[in-house]
Amino acid sequence: MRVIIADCSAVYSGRGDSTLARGTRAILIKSDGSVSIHNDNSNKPLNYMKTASQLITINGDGEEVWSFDARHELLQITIHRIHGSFEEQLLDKSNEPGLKVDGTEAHLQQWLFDHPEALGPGITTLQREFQTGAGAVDILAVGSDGAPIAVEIKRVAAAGAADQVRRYVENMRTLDPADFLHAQTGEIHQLDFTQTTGLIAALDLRPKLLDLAQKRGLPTVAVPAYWRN
Amino acid sequence: MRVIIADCSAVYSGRGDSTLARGTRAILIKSDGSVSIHNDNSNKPLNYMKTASQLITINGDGEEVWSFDARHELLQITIHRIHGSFEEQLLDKSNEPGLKVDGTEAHLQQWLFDHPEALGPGITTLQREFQTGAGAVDILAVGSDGAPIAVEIKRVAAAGAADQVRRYVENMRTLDPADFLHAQTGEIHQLDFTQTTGLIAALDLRPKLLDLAQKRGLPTVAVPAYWRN
DNA sequence: TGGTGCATTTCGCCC
DNA sequence: GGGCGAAGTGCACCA
Repeated sequence: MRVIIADCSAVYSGRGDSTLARGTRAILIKSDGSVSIHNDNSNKPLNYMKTASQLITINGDGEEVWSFDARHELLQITIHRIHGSFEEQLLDKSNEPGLKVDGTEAHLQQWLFDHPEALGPGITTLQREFQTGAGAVDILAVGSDGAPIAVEIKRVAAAGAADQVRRYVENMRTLDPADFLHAQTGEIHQLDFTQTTGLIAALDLRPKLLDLAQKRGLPTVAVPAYWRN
Repeated sequence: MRVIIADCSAVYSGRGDSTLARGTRAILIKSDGSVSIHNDNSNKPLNYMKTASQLITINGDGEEVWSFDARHELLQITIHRIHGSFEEQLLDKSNEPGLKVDGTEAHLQQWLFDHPEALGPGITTLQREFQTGAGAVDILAVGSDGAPIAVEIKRVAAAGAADQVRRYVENMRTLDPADFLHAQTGEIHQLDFTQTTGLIAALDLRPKLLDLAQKRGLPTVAVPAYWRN
């Protein structure tokens, strides 16, 4: 990775357009060809571009212009003055063990699948990522009455989650009845999809979601912060 | 900003949990207290934390442990070996002119408001960010028949956009009739909100959105890439 | 390779 | 300061 501290300005054109006025910043150029311009604030770069080819030219003022070119995108950095520059060998990609993350939605999904009692009394979980024509439902479950439940899981459930589960429920209600073998218990559940209802389980249920859920008669479950035990 | 090239490992605990195995990486510590660990690939850091206080301790192996502590979050970086370190003064926050971005959804919204013909024949735009009880509609318009239209604008319209506009339309249909003064023409539009329909305008209409829109009879408008002229 | 949806999302605007 | 929705979103998974 190369780090250049420079008084620079930048112009980007591609998915959008942006201009960055002159100032001293840190330019990171990684070995995969990605570039980013950082100021001294926050973790997000001001400008950036993924993998790109670099071309250096000289402008009318005798300054270097670094052009990073990728398909349909162009980032041009004008270098007014370089204050410092250094290159260091980092761990190469093939040896990077990567970041292991826990507590994601996928983990929460697995945990709720294994602890159906957390979703409500009498609920049995049948399948994760149940495919409907309108997208995959996080968990397909059945209530004590045997009716299918589309369970939407979120770490943070905003208004859109209520729309999402409604879309799945609407689609599932058009499905033909089906027998469903529960992998663990060996029981066969006869699913009448016309009776499908929805359920939202989340660590954080936002106010607008709760409002919408109430209006639509959509039950919600607040999973406690200490869910993983 | 301080840049440290070090053989390091890291543990994060907070909104989620993560572990980063040992390897040589670049650690960025900015003057606002934000930290990020970069490898030689992509612009996104492996680990990161916003503003935090730093504390240095020594572990059982005699290695430095840098702890970055913020409310409900902790990032601990174990430094196995430092290969390089340097500190450079960057443009301070008060002088940072910031990044000027063009071509955002807000710009597209303004442009469509000013060019209602791009939304369809006979459409008149009345107000931006029209507030409903279910959120703000990007543009309130009326069709040639005088019926209100909730226009949802996206740069990229995915399935959720169809849900969003449906939510707004449902809410608007419960509103009382109202007279609406058009600021430019001075005309008064008598709006019967029970007749509200939806419309999606986007630069990129994703397949699943088009599918949903078709099923729901929701019209879509593909704004050409050269919209700004 | 493109489509879909999550993210330790982050960030900015508005209330 | 919290709520809400966009982002030049990025990214990983899956078809």
